[in-house]
Amino acid sequence: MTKRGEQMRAEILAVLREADGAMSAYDVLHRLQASHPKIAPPTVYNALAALTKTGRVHRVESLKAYIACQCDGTHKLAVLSICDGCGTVEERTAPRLVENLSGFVEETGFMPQRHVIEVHGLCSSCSSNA
Amino acid sequence: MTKRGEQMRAEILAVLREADGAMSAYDVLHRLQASHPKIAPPTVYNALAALTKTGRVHRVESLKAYIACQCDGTHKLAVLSICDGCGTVEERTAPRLVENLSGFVEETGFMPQRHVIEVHGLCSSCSSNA
DNA sequence: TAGCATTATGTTATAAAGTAACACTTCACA
DNA sequence: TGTGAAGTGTTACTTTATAACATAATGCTA
Repeated sequence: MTKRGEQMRAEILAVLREADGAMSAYDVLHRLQASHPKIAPPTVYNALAALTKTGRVHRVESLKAYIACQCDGTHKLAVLSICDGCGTVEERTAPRLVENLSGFVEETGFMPQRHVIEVHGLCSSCSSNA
Repeated sequence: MTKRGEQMRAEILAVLREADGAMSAYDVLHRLQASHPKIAPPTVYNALAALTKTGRVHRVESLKAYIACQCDGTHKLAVLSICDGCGTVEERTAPRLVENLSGFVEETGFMPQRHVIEVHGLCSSCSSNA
């Protein structure tokens, strides 16, 4: 956790926050290469891993992409709505839903640790424009 | 939908059914190369895409891997429990849960079309052996 | 505060996952 | 049987991700 590392993480977080939708790790990489020409993939992946671990970034599994956390902290209870029209990703917390899901998988003796809940479809503006 | 194509899909489905856990597309590819030395990635990906479309196979997004459908037909309502210990993936249907999830995202005007619900953790035997 | 162990970070090189673009088959129907 | 639409396979390539090692920062001990 050196200054250098934290700075990189902050920059990546800023890039993700400015983005409209989710960005692939390589989108982030190319964006950063404008200011840091010599940056390499593992630097980005390391930073994304650290940011993900602390909940500041989420990986959108079904898009192989990343977004800045929009809910700040309660990231374990997040539901992602992914618009296949415009690519925006909305994050909302749903404690009750996640509880129900945990209860459901626990019925078979399973011990839940991490939830991936992603819904693909069309956001309100894309579905009304269709 | 020629005989050749259907045969390939059947073979891949059989390979996935024999597997203990999920297999990556390349696991499947290497497995098939034993009997079909000249097979290439797109053949596998094409077949997996067709099998996925008809619900006979699911992609496990958070593992970048594939499993044979264990529930047969009602695949749109599936919840996957993924054991990070032994790698097994259990599929169960949860219509109520998916309904609640749909209702939740619809609150913001979102039109859900595809649900990805994956829970990582430890299966009963791995958590008791821990 | 010098020396060293420990851990985090960065780099090179490469592996794994996925797909575009085009060629080839197959089948339906004239 | 010829023709074209649809599906399938192949070559070549892009995108995504990581192993393995080199380097740098931090903190502990004396």
